[in-house]
Order: sequence, then C-alpha cells, then structure tokens
Amino acid sequence: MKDVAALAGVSLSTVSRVLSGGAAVDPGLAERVRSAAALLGYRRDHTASTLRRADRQSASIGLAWEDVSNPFFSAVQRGIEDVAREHDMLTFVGSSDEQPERERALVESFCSRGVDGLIIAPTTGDHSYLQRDRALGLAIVFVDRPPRFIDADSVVSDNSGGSALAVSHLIAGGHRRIAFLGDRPEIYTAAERFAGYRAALGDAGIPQDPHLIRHPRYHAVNAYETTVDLVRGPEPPTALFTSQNLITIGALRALHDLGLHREIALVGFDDIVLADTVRPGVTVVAQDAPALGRMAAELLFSQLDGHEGPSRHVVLPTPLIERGSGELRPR
Amino acid sequence: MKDVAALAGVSLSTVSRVLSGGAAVDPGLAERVRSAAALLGYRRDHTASTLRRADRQSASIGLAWEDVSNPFFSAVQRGIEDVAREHDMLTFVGSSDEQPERERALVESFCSRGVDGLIIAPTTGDHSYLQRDRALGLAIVFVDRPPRFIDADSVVSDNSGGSALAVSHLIAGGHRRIAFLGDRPEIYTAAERFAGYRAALGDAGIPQDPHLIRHPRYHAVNAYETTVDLVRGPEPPTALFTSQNLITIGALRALHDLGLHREIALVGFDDIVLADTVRPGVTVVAQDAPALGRMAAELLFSQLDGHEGPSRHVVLPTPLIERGSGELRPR
DNA sequence: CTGAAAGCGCTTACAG
DNA sequence: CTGAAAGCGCTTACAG
Repeated sequence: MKDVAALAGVSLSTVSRVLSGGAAVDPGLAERVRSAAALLGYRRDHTASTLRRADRQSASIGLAWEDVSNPFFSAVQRGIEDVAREHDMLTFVGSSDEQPERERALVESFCSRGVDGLIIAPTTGDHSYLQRDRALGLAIVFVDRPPRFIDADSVVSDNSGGSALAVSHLIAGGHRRIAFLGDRPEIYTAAERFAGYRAALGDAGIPQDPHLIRHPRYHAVNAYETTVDLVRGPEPPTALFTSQNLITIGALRALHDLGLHREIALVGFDDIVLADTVRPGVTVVAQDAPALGRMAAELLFSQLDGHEGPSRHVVLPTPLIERGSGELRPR
Repeated sequence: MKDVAALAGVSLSTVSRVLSGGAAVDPGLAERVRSAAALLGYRRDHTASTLRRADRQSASIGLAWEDVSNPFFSAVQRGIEDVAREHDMLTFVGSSDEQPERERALVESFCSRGVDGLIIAPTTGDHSYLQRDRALGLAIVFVDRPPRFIDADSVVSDNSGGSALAVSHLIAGGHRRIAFLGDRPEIYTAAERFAGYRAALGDAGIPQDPHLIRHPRYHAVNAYETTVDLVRGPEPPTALFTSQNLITIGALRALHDLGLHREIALVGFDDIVLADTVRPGVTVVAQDAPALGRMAAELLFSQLDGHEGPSRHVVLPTPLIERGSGELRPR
C-alpha cells in the first residue's frame, strides 16, 4: 500500500479510503490511486485490515463436520458456500471424526484465526466451552444435531418424524416384524430415529422385539453382518428400517448377496446414490442436505447482522420417497 | 496479551516469548505467564502474530475445487486434511463451478487472507495469473488436472492409461463395438480418457466409429438420454465405456430401465457407491482420491519446507476392478 | 534472561 | 476532501 501511495503521490490514508470505498475522495485522486494499484498488481492484506478495522470482521467462518468426505456433510457445505459467497465470506473446514477433543481443537484454531462465525455438526459431548466466545460476539449455529449445555441456533432434520413415517409406511404395508438398524444411541440423530421407530410401533400397538433392534456402528460392513445375522435368526424380520446411509448400503449389499432383496422390505433414512437403479429401488426418507446448509448459513448471517432474541431451532421435513423396496409385502 | 502481562507482572515481550515457546525464559516467570494466560482464558491472535512474524506464515492453505459437494473432491480434501493436520494447518475451501473467473476470485480471496499455499483443481483456462504469487513464494500444487501456462507441481490419475486398460479389457472380452461416453473434450481429464479409448482401439486394430463416440455434458440425466439413443440406434454398441462417475450412473440407470444391463457390457471410470450391489456389479477403473489429496499435500508442504528444483508431476495408477458388468460377452 | 521500542499492513479519529 | 499520527495484537532486534 505504501508503494501505491508513493506511485499515486498521495498519503496512505487516501489509498485506504479509495480502496475500501467508503469515504468521499476526490474523483481525480481516486482514479490515480486505482490505476497505481492496478499497475503494481496491489492486493489488500485482508487480515491486516481486519486487525485495525472497527468492526473486526474477518469475513470468514469455520465449519466443523464429523467428516468432510461424508457426502451428507459436503452437500451441507455446498449449501453454506452458496449463501456465504453472496456475503463475500470464505469458509474454513475441518473434520472432528466424532471426537470432542478434535472438535474443540478445530474450533480453537478457527477462533485464533479470527473467524466471525462457526457452523458445527456437534460431536456428542459438552459444548458449554463455546459460551465464552458466544458472549464475546461469535456467531454460532449447530447443524444436523443440537448441542448440549449451550443455547444456540440450530437446524436439524425431522429425525423422529421421518423415522416414524418410514416405519408407519412399512406397517401400513402389512409388516409387523420390522427390524431397526441404527447408529449408537448416544448420538442424537440415532436416538431420535430410534424414538421415531418406537413411536410408530407404539401407535400401531406392535410390541417391540429386542432381537430386532440392533446398533451396528456406523460402517457399512458392520451393517452387512448385522443384517445377515438378523435374517438368519430364528424369527427373522419381514422388513428393515436402516436409519443411516452407510447402514442402508451395508444392509442392501447383504440382502442382495443373500438373494433376499425381493423378499425383505427395506426403508432407509437418507437418500443414496443409485437408490433408483438397484432393483427394487430403495425407498427412503430423505434429508435435504443443501437446504440444511443454506438455512444454517442464513441463521448465522442474521446473527452477524445483529439478530438478538431467543435461539431459533429449525426442523426441516424429511419426505418419504417410494421406490419399491419399502412397498414389498410380507410373505 | 496485555492483560496476561499485567496479571503476571511481566512485559509483553516475555509473554510473547513464553507463549510462542522459542526463546529462553526463566522457568518461574514462564510458569507465572502460563497460569495467568490460563486464568484469563487467553487465546493468541494468530493473524496478528502472522503479520509481525519473520516467516509470515499463516498456517492456512486454500483449496479450490470444481464443486465441494462432488464426492471425488471431498475425498481428495479429506486426504489433504489428514496431512495438513499434522502440520497444524487449516484449510479454506471453495467451489469454482468450472468457471475460470470464479476460480480466480476464490484464489484472490485466499491470497488476500494470506494463505501459505494453494491446492487447485484447475478449471480449463489460463493459469499464468498465478505466476506472480508463485514467484513471491506462494506454494501451489495442482490436482486432478494439470494447469495451463504455468509450470508447477501436479498430481493426477493415469487417465489415459486407466481408460486404455478399461477399453482393452472390453476388447479382450470379445467386444468391437464399444461406445465412448465422456465429458466435453476441452476438459483435460475428458480428453485424456478419450485418448486412452482411441489408443486401445488402435492397438487392437479396431476402427473408430463416430456414431459410438458421444460427449454428453457432465450430468447423469444427459448420459441417460445418450445411452438410450445409442442402444436404440441402427448398429448399437455391445459395450459402453463411461468415462466419469456421473455419466456411469446415468448410463447404468438407462441400461437397467431398458432391461439391457445383462446384455450390454459397461466399464466406468471412477468408482461409485453401490457399484458392487447392483447386478451385475459395475466394473470400473478406480481413482484413489484420498491418495491424490495426500500426495498433493505432501508436495505442497515440501515446497513450504524449501524444496527447490524442477516441478514434479505425479501420476497415480488407476487399477481395474472387475465386478461383472465389464465381463459380459457380446451377443 | 528481560524490557522498552519499533514496526508488520492496515484503518480511523483528529486537525486542517 | 486530505494527511500526519496513533494504534489493532502481536514479534523481534536492540540494549541492558
């Protein structure tokens, strides 16, 4: 900037005023400054600007996902980016791998680089450590799951409602032996989906059978084995409700390998690629990941625009998409 | 930091020395500083530190993808993150949507926030605009595609070799009418894969048939229509080589809908979810996206560690994964 | 080993 | 409208 000022023959103040565009400057001088800047290929140091500016905004936000390579989160991220771009905001992104310490380290890194806001898919754990930064003006929105021990804006899918919808759909198709395959119940989404399953059974007066309730961890391979175990058991289910995308994939592989994909009904939570190409097509209740992201970003920017008042908790619907696997009748 | 110094009863210099950990400080003083910092919940402002430090490193890098929500890029990103974490580096990420202006705006934003390095999946276009920053010490690595008009490190998959492998595999299975479905040939990867297709045909002495060469744009729905058009034509292919994941998905849907998935062979470039669940399983040549990311990150950090010398161009292999669809014989 | 002072690249009251 | 000066939160020669 010094060089630009020297070349244009004006003071640093004037260069700053021209380049930041706010204050009134003589058009002739402004033009001289602009052409000097262009000639030198000058680029403003945004971080130095942030340091001195009154608003102290860095125009960057931090995203903490469970795993950036999970297509669900990358779709959420894309929704956020589309909104952030309109605000000229850049995004830092990192993975917590579901480890609270790692999430916290990530948040620390984001904050020490002066982000204006945080969008977090919270790990299971205590989030009160964010209270302090929040009180100091940091904007925070939680997505996919609500946090614990902190009151803040959140955007989640209707996990229990969507799950109840899925299970009720199977019940309406005549099923009574419906297995539940879900992530560990400590995880909020897993617990909510399990609750939806139980609610739907309860509404229909169907007792829960502990043998049909399984919690394979996350990975598709475990879901595969769990499915094999279930269908080979003494009283196998006539339908499966697989409450997470990787679990759906594992279960689907197992049913196909065993040749049972036309015998045992399946409804999954979360849409998956090729769900409509497999035969029968995979019936799912679908989350709208980009919409979750857009909504989270809008809440965040409204906080940055000065929104006060009680926390907002948005729940997005999860419609049922019928493709065949969920419409198979019990034998 | 002022507050920490006051509470510990030392100068700012001493606090800085203790917290940055380099210089020798009296252990007693150091302890006083550390407990004062802990008491106040002090967090160092990393950007201010960057501004003044001799090395001027911000410990952040920028990633410019075509689309952050494309699972291929999010897998590359994860590979980068794993390496970056070891170096305590944070990553900015954004999408260019294959638009050169958008990529450039993204790079500008990254640079004005002082990133130490850039990993770019380049859009088709001129990248000489990066020369200047590169000369000024910015580390740059290109991934997935090489850049044009700039010499820099790059990491790509063996697009032509993998494609030739795929097509030779079909030829070895007895096919001679093999259709090519690829992205627009202006895109580097598309051109390379097309070259591999032609090379394999040439090696086998099979003439190219223009009717069998199609360039549906990117989206799965176009690939669907192209496939329908191909197989309903007067001299339909007996095999398809679909040279991109979304194209593979579109073609697969079309074959399944038309009931031709056991008649017409298919090999895709890039692995896809459920490829082993569809019947027949989808034969592909697979890229190792996390490995591309890790390698790109390692090249980047070696530049930051002072690597000099000619640019390095890494080509990662793309093995063939046989699952059934590529092993169907011509009727 | 420690502190006072200068300065990184900017912005912003404050005079003029 | 313009410039000289102070200062954002840090680090780093420079004396002591």
